[in-house]
Amino acid sequence: MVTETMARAYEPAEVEKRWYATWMERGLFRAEPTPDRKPFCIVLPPPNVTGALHMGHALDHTLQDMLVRRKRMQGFEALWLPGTDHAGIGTEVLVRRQLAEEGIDPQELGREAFIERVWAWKERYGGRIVEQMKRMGSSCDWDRLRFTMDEGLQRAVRVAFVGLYDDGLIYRGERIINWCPTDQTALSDSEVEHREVDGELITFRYPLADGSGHVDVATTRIETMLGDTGVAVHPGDERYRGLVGKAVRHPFADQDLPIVADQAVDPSFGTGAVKVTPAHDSNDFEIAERAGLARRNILSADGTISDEAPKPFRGLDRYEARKRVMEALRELDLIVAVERPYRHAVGHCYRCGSEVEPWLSGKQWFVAVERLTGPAKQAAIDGRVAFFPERWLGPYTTWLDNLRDWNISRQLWWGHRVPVWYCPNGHEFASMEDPDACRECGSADIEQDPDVLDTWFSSQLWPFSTLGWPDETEDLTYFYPTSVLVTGYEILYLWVARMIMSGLYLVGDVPFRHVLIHGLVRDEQNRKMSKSLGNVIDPLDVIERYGADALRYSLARLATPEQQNIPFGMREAEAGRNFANKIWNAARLVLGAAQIDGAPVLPPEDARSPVERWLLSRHEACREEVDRAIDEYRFADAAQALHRFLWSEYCDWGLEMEKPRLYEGSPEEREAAGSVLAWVLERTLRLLHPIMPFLTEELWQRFGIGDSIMVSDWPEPHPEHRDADAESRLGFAEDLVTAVRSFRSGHRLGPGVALAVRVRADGGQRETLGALDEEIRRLARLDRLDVAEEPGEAAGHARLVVQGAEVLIPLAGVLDPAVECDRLRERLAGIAEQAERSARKLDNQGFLSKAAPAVVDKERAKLGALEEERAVLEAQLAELGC
RNA sequence: GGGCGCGUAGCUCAGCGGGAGAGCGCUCGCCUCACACGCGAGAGGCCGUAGGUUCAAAUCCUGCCGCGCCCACCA
Repeated sequence: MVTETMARAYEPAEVEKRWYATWMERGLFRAEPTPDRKPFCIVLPPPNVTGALHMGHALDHTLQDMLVRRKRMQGFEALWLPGTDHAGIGTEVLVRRQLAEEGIDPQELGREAFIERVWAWKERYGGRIVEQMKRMGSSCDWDRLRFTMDEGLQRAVRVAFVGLYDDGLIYRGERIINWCPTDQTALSDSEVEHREVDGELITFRYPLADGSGHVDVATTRIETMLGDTGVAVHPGDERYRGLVGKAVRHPFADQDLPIVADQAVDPSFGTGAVKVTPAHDSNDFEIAERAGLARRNILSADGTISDEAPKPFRGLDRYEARKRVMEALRELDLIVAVERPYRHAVGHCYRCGSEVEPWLSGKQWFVAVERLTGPAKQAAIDGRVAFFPERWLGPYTTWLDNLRDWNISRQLWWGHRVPVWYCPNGHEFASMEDPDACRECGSADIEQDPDVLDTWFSSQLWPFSTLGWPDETEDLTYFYPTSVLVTGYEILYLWVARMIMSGLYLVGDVPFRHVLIHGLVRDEQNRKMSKSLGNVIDPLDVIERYGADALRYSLARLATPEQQNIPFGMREAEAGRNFANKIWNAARLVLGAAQIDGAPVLPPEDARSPVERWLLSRHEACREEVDRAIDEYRFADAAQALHRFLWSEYCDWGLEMEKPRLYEGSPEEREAAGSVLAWVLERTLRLLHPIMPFLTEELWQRFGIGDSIMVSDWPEPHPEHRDADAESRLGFAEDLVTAVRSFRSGHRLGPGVALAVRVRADGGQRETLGALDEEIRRLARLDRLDVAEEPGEAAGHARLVVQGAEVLIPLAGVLDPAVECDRLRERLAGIAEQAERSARKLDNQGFLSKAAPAVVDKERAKLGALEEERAVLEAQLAELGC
């Protein structure tokens, strides 16, 4: 029999390798449009090609695979479409760093050679994360693996760009953008992280040009005063009424700065006068536009002071300039006040963490968003896209409402190049194909825009570009809109919102029906996992130590919907490993004891023991809960339901109570017990498969039912198995066993000490005890279990009350009366407290008249039971005389 | 400055109107014929705080305190 080969402990490594290879070979991950089946589709949020798998991915994969595997079993044509992202800045920076180590200057290397280097890098390291994702057990259709820079996506990007350009939704403009001096590129607003820092607010003085006085202004970036071209006040501000139209004198430049009036100035802040630095502040830029002030760009791309600034400061690093400007102003006695520390938010690059400069960088490309945000908002309000948890809807719509035009040009080499060409005659045009000549004048002397597009410009097309868009492919028609997008909240705006906008505009429908937003994986102490903290857990380490199923189970178990943090430690994975082993051993028992030959068939109802009926009932309850939980994306509840059922119910009570029938019963009893245990186990394996695919496949194979549990049917409902009678009988048996065990433990009686028990019980209970005599005696370790309608002689016995039944255990010399007295007194104290509370409630007229009758009845019954137990225990206490 | 989430057992979290729960950790006893990656029994909680609604509040409402997050062009 197969079970002879089953090891004492589950060993995941070999099983995982073998089954993943088999699934791939058999093409079980593949999905194709199939008209008579309903589609289910998830696109994988593409990780950075050169990245490595981290716990965040592990969580993503666990949840997505759970959804896909279940839908596949439910008969959907389930497609999980994987891919990777070229991650513009991130990858470019890596390759530049590598070149620097080799002493190569990218400029000398040239653009084309550089890009070749990146592709080489991608070929070399790009596949690694895919191999790592496979270790998770993810059932992606790898034949469809896509890359945001592959040919199809290149075309999708071109079509999207040209379409938006022709519709006037993409334009080129000059305005303040976010500039990262380290990566030397522009960033979109979403790529800037605002962090609170302790800076200083410096108030300094501009003397009036005519010498008649002065104006005080404040700033946190004193070096920007080098680029000031004016001073602004609120038009209604009395204090400055006479000054508008005059000018102040710049202390370091031979220049007068006009004083202008502008609504944007808040007269209640600081002195009410604002220095205007048009090239380094978007607000000031607009004021300058309105007032016709000059722009002076005092910063170079690398963050040093440019030649437009007064001479003494040129070439200085921006932080050095900050100090020097401060010193210079102080020498001139122009510093009025310094507030320090001054806490305020400063933008940082989301890639490298450098402080971002608002900067006038020359012309940049923008997506005009006003025609895109409305439909995207409406789709979410209508529920065409639904967020889980729903509370993300609010932040999403607010974000859309406040969205400004999206800067999509990046001064990088790695990425989708802006498909716009210029000719010497001043013509500009966007083109799907690389053109040979100017579309307007035919000049062959054309040049392509040097910039590349924001990585997120291609990412936003992901749900449809991967399905063949812009072509109306069968895939697109069948799988689009996709079913659910699973991701962390950190890219809700960066990515999710943009997919919705572009999907609606370009394809005409939402990209996905559901957006499932989960928390971020943290360490055990709920800290962010980071290399500098040294608390990073590598999913591959977890897989090697405990197995992929253990990792998946532990993540699923932790993934509660409302949480924004998911604290993970090796302990969690260890618990998963233990669970896997528990199931392995339960299967070892069942497969060894039952005659397994194909799909288990349940015995007729009248051949089922109370334990078997109870097991079927509990199993059905578990199935219901798992279904409901996964449908509502409550992964933790699904995992917990399976754990509770398998461990506490199936193993601890079910298997233990079935052993007498299974091992010592008549052939019919053995057959019935084996069949029920096998039937329930086999179905539970299927319910568990989405969470723990490898273990369940390995065990399920031993039933010899079909090719793979992956493509077996999802367990169908059996509401007729719910059995209140069996549940109440087993509830009584469990309570009785537990009471005796507890008594034994309290008296320090080892398992070897024989106990004989007499129970006075009502009719139903007597029937249960009769039917489960052997089972109860086995679990409670009793040699005798006598059952009677009348208590008989109670003297000399310890008394336990279990659901109204009186349990008598002879004290005869074995037991320490002092211990018994302690036990009784403790219990009586508990009873007294509960009874008092209960009596008080029942004395309350309001309770009796207003509470639901069922609640009142329940309270009465409770009090009655407590009083009965009290009487029994008090009698024993009196008898013992303590 | 706006918005959101969270404060329940030592830790991480479920519960969200009528008997305080789980996993891990801890204590005690067990190598009981699937499993010591195990079995059994326990200890441990004025459910952040003050008020309100209700016959009844961990659960609903309000204030406060404490954490955390997101958004924001107040110099």
